[in-house]
Amino acid sequence: MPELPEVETIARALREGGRAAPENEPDVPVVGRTIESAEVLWDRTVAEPAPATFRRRVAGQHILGVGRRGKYVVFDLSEEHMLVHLRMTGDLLVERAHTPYGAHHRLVLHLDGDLRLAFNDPRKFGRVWLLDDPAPVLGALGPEPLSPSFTPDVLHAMLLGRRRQLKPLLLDQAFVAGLGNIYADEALFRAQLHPLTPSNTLSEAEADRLWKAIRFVLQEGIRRNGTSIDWAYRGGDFQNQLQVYDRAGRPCPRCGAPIQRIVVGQRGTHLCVRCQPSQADSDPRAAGPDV
DNA sequence: ACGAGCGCCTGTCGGC
DNA sequence: TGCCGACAGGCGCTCG
Repeated sequence: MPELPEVETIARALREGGRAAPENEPDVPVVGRTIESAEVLWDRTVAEPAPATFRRRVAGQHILGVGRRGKYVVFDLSEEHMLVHLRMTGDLLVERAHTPYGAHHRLVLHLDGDLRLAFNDPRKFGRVWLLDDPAPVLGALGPEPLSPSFTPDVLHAMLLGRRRQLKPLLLDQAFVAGLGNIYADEALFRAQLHPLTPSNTLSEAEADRLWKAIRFVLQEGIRRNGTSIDWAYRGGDFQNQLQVYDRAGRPCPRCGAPIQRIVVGQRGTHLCVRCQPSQADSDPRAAGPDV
């Protein structure tokens, strides 16, 4: 489910309230509340420490703030930090006490004021850490793409320093933090770059287009509260702005050619082969043996 | 350094 | 209708 815009939307709602939610869910922030106790319903959800230790240590801590780094939700607690990675299907829900648990609740934090913070995750890929120092987990992440220090020149230098296909490189969280399959495809389309283009071949102008495209899709995704597809994530609106993702066979909004679906690095990848020509297409000398 | 393959899980959808 | 495979917003691991 969640990429940077969805995680940002969730973190803001937990911090400030205001996330669109079903009527029976309270629209209140969790910042300022106290964690009275914790229930671990699927042991592997808690990556660190052991579940029993997690329950004991988290109880009694106050929630001082909620932020985001890459695709992690970062809770600043009174004694340490709690990190949540939602992976494919995770979600964080504020609920009233005494309401029934969802079928996929994996971790429930009981808060003061008759509230709960529930981690719901059908596919059980999501993970939660309770750490004194979050650096061992967050330190491996690349730069925040929306930070002022992430400039077109910085991106160009980063691209030239690697020899990787653009799509897998954009999905590599150690390269840049927060892009996932949807926003990577949308960014490459808007930059008119083929997903298999070797990163070290990009011109300054191409890197500049990619930078603008990444910033645009992420900012627009946040502005529209994320992308809601299927049952997983709710309240977002960016799905109506998608140009290529999950649109195989439909006309390219730019040129009308049918959108193609290929597989790159085991991920479904959507592109317009006319608007995003590969090197082989633009340079006949690279098209293979000319027999 | 890079890419491919697989595992982790559950749910949905399309084809037969 | 039921079954079966393909697929899904992510990422860590091993292996060449």
